[in-house]
Amino acid sequence: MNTSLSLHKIYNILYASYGPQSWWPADTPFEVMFGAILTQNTNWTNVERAVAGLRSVVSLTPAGVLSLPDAKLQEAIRPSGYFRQKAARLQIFCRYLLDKYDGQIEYMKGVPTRELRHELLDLAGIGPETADSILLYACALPVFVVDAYTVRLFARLGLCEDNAKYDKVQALFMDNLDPDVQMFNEYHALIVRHVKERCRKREPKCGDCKIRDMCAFYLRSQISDLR
DNA sequence: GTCCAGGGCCTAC
DNA sequence: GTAGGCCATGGA
Repeated sequence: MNTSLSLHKIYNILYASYGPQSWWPADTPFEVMFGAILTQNTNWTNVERAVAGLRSVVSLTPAGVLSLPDAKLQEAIRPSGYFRQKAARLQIFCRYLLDKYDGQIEYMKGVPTRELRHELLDLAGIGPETADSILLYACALPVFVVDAYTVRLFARLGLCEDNAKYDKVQALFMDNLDPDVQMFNEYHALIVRHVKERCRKREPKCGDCKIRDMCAFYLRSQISDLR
């Protein structure tokens, strides 16, 4: 089968179905970065509460976050869950931004993407998805973001294993698509939109369930003629 | 009451 | 190298 053609076709179907998603939902690159940490394994609604809580006590900048005592920071982001861990992760990340780049995102973008990604992954609490979300949505670098939704959908489409590793799934996209920041941005957001609305975690047993149809059978039927 | 959410880290085997 | 436990809140 032609993987590249299938990936393009799926993107076109999702885009035609949902339209542009205008991600990341944040006002500034710093807010994107903080949100990327706060959203780890957490419902986005709770992340919004945490961001609002943080904004209510301090400016959403590295210096602002670091100006808060531990307890105040934890309390501000409490609704996002894992608040002790995430407070520490935010502090480590903000300290890195200030020490290494003087808090200037433009300076970060001068570093080769691969090198920058390794730097982020070396920080405690920044794994591949969080790092790539920061690179794509805050730094506008052409890095494809993979998450649990991506694996759920593309495993059901037969394009990856259901227990596929992060780097392997990312390579599926980056080896078969042009490095287009805007398209990578929309593609990931569209996957999240589609899976949230259509793909339950546990697939229904019945073969004619509409949710399952939209999740896998429908998309599969749309691309079958291309394989 | 149970499941789930835009992960990551640590430990045990 | 990988399965399992842990971190925590809030909505469906």
